Amino acid sequence: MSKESFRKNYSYIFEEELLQEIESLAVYKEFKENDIIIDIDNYIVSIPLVLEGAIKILRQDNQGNEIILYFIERGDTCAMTLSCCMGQTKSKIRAVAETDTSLFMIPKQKMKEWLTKYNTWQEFILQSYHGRMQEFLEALDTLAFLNMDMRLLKYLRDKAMVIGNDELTTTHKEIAEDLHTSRVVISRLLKGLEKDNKISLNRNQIKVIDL
DNA sequence: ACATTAAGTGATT
DNA sequence: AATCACTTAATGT
Repeated sequence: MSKESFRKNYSYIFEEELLQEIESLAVYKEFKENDIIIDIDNYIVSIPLVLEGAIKILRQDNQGNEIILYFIERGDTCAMTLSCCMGQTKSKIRAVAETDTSLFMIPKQKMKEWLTKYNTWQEFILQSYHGRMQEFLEALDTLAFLNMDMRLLKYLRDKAMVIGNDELTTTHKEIAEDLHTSRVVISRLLKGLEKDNKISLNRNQIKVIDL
């Protein structure tokens, strides 16, 4: 089962030789929704390749406040983990399974080796960094200009995308915690979006109509 | 019927 | 945008 979904998501990215090497070395793992995959201060010994499902990456400050950085989905890896891997440091982020998730863990020595050995691997890692860098810049913009409505829109879009469903089962409180704002603010912004017919609201459920 | 939790709203800073 | 105080609505026991 793990092998098939790996092939399905990665066979167009990597060459045959690398695919086989990953299959022989990677450790297969499964997580249930809301399981913590990597926590703050965990030592990073391997990096994940997402096979099925989606993961939410959170940043936590010294006071224990959390804020969402980004989602990763199948066919992707986590740039922050790569970064920790290269620097031999403890994890600066928490990774939580957004849906039931399965993944391959690649030992970090291999991940370094492959950078020179396989062109497609290097390309993959660089692409991942590139994509995330773009997102960080966007995130910085919205934070700098305090555009909570923009951040919320992006959050809803991303969430609907990673779970592959436009009916989100969540509460305003949860969203507020992810975006590090208050529940009241989220409720008001969501109400506004509902008025513009972009979403419809029910208890514990938000349906995305047009974002 | 009652308690609990989610969501809506006006007023204030 | 955040916070407070309060109301209303939905859901569980």
